[in-house]
Amino acid sequence: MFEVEQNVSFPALEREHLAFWKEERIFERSLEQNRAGKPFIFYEGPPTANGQPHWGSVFTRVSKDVFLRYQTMRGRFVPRREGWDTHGLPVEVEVEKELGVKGKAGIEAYGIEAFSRKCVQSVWRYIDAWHDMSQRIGFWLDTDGYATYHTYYVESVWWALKTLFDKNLLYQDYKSIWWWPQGNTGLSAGEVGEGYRAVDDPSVVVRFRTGDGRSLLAWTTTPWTLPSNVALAVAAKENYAEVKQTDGDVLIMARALVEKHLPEDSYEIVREFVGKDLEGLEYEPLYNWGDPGGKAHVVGCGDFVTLDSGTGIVHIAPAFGEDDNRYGKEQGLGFLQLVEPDGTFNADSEFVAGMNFKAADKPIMRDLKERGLLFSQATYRHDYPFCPRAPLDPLIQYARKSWFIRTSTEKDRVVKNNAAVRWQPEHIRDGRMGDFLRNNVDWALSRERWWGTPLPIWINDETGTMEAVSSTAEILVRNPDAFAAFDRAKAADPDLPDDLRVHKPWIDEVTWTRDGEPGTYRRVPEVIDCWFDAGSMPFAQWGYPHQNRDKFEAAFPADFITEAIDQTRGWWNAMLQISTLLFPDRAVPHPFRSCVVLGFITDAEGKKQSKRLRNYEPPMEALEKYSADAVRWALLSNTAPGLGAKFDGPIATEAVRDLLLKVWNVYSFLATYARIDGWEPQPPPPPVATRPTLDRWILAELDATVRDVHAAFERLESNVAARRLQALVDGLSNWYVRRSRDRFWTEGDSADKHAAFSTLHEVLCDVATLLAPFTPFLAETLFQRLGRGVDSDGVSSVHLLHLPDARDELADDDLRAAMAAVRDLVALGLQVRNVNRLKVRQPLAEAILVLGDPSRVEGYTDMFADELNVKRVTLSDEPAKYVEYEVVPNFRALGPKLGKRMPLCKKALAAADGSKLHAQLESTGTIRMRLTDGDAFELTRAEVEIRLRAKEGYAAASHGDRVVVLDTRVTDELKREGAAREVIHHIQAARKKLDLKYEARIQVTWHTDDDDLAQAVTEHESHIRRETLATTTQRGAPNADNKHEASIDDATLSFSIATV
RNA sequence: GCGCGCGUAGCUCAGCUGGUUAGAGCGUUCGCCUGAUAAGCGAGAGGUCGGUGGUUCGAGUCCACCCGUGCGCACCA
Repeated sequence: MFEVEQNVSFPALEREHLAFWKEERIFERSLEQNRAGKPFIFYEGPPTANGQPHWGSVFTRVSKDVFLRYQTMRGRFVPRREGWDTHGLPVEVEVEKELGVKGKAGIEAYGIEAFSRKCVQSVWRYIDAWHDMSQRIGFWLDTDGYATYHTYYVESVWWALKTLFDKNLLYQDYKSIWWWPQGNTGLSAGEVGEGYRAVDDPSVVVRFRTGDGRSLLAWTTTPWTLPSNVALAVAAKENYAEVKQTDGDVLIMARALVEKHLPEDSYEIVREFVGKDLEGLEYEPLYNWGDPGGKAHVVGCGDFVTLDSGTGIVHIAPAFGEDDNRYGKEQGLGFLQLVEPDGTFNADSEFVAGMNFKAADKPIMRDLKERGLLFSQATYRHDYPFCPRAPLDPLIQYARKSWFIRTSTEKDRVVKNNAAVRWQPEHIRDGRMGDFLRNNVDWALSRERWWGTPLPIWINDETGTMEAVSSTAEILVRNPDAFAAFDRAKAADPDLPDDLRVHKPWIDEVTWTRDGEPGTYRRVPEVIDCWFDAGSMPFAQWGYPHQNRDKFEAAFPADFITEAIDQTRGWWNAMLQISTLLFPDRAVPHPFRSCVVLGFITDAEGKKQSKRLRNYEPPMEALEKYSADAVRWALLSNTAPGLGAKFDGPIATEAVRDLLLKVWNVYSFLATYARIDGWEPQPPPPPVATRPTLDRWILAELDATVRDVHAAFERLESNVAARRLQALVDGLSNWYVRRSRDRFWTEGDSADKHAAFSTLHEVLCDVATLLAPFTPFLAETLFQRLGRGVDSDGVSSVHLLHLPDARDELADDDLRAAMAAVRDLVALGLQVRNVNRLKVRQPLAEAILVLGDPSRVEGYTDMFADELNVKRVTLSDEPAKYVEYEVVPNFRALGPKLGKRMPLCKKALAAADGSKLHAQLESTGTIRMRLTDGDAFELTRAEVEIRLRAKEGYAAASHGDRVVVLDTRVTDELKREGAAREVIHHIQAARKKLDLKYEARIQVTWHTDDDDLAQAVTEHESHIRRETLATTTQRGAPNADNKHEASIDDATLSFSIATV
């Protein structure tokens, strides 16, 4: 107990605690002891484990930890399982890089089974790094978690998909989706959103000749889609014009856009008409590389055509753009797709055959130019999506048969569900999240890839009948030998992971037939968007509903989650969509009730941290350098929900100084004197009511803090709680300990000393407990050394404690207010000394207080006198001598009463003599006055505010209704006393320099040539001895070996110290 | 382009339902204190509360528009 090391190293202490927690299973115990408590359900958003954890991961995990620890210490049972997102593009892309293979052909050549096995391995590669980081920051998490590729998880996801399929919410359609040609797959809106970037694209206006000397002008930024054009669309009700150019050409375009495309005076308008009139007009295709096989090369009307840009005539290629595709279906147009899924032009495409779509822009433009079909060309800068996993690959809109979830028709219910969630900050609910959900389009679910949850739909290859399955068991019912191929492979190679049974390529071997039905059921080739995996986590982590139904029910919905705001379109969206669709009958909100939204961590300049720029310190290094608690405190106390945080070294250093060292110093003070005194806590502590004011004050502050901390957590504002604790620690260190110092070093036993020790001990114990969710390591250090509470197994950890509750017997708001007033007066007094160059060591005869409300500081004048080093404190009985009064309206009280006449009142009060008004108020209790508009007024005490200001000529300072006046006359007697204090100060400094023990006795030999100083020392000899623990003070020649010199005022004192 | 957030001291941020002298920490200058102190304390300097207009007796706070910044959305063919 009460160990104090000379140079405390927080990182070193932290490592000790990590070992202790592990050894004694403190995390597990903290769970076990609350097993009967009310559960607090938390979902861990599964991170993708295929990269090193970064500062964002640290921030998220710390934020989770503080809430979970808090709830645990409130007695809630808070299980927290980790989980890993293991499927999908991120993993595949990583493996592709590793293997050096690219594209569909590359992966197929490498072998799907081998590829899948690589993916499994890759997923676990960084897990150690994540565990190390989590452990080092003190994030407690049950590592016996889930991974999305495990069979039970996949089967759970299958169940979800089958449920949607059976509800007709999962469908296949030929639609335009965002397609990644190099990756051979489509992407969901969420993924696409990640990859937008500003790029320069060609912007061309092309002539479509009608064969009668006229040309329709159409604009596009994707020239490579022009060969696949099958129609042009116009706005039915807008005006169009035929324009004859001076060179004889006749062009058709929207009337309103003519000026934009043609120079003034270079044309004349021949004819005007509405778009509808163009309907049915046929034109010559630019190329004849394929047969659209249907209605084609004709003008139609489309309601999506606007005159915001281009020419008012829109080029339609149903094989690509989403509008184009829908329009093609509506109009019964033909279809021409000259670009293959891999992004290259097909063999029929003459001079661009085999060329990548993007590379074909230029040759096509050149060709059109040569043939006189290129009306104009420019560069167009706009945002365009690229593959988020391969930033050089532009995506294209590409018509493809894909699987969708019908989320758009269920939009209202999802929005309603979301509206019931408690978001912190609140604006996310109707802002970011709400907007995202309201703009929701059907979820493009399928991926034509390999490593993902296989879409569990089998189609009869003759009849086309579809069946969805929800488990391998269901498959085995249909065909007991369904997995024969896998089983043989497993027998041949026992290392084959069992989970590959439900993955490609093995799942594709699964087929069945049905009696009396021709054909074989074969699985569709697609896997699904891995966000669906993540969003299924609330039930799939348990393998629900195939197993663990009870566990699922017990842990649904979550009480609390927290992630960074980028999860709006990611995890939060997926969870809300899936849960709403799957569990329509459950009470909203689900699957989570509250969510704390985090911002991003930036560097010191506020720039986004990026691996490439290396503009941040690696987290693990920072944790070792500053300590995990410092990093945690810096992150937790500086960030409001929803906002980002800047993080750099100095901020962590500040946290060490502001909190860790401050708390540590208080502890070290207590420990030092407890050891000297042999004091030990003896429960129960003395009754609060019997303790001195200062003790009751800090206990009242403690209690107020407890209340505020709980209230802040109630509002999900951990940062507010952190700041409140900071304030308590300040008060403890800068006022309580400072003011109590001598109580700890008086000799012998006294009730006061015992109260001081008990109180400081008690407060530190509670501070340690309250800090435990924020700085678990420091809290543990304090707790252990303060020697409190040992559980039945002899294990003692702050993390097994309950947080203190508010205690009415401690609360004392009057005392808190009084002490605040005293501290304010002290600050004023110090200000007076400061301005008048009177250092605090110099005693002064008197301080005179003039107070608007003297009752408040009654009984505290001794404290004030001591702190200010004055002999006497007087409450002035003739304030008029020292101060002038100013009476100003209390706007809050008078505003509603006076309304428009408020300024008149203000003016009248300012014009009147404040001292007279004050006198009137004192004698009659009201102020009567006349406003400039002639109305008489009566103001009560509560309706005005009285301010005091010291008159000229006094050493005084004022604030509000308080004035402190100091008697600045330093008599010879006072001066000698001050000198004696100087002497004490210098002897103490020497003691410290000599590194003497606090309780060591000394003998002092001193000398000075100055008579006044000598008199001062002699006069105050006994005081000097007492303060410096000197047994003797002797005038004489100081020992030359250990001679100290001090200049006091204009004199010099030399002295030597000998230990006894 | 549309939407959301943010914009308060050199830096990082507080400022509740509008109430009149706008706060804290860091930094800086001066001073002080030290028997917990490689610490701490006080004071000074430093602010058109992004801008303009409006509502109101009163606006950092409410409204409108604008500017800057971050993010989100996305068929700009």
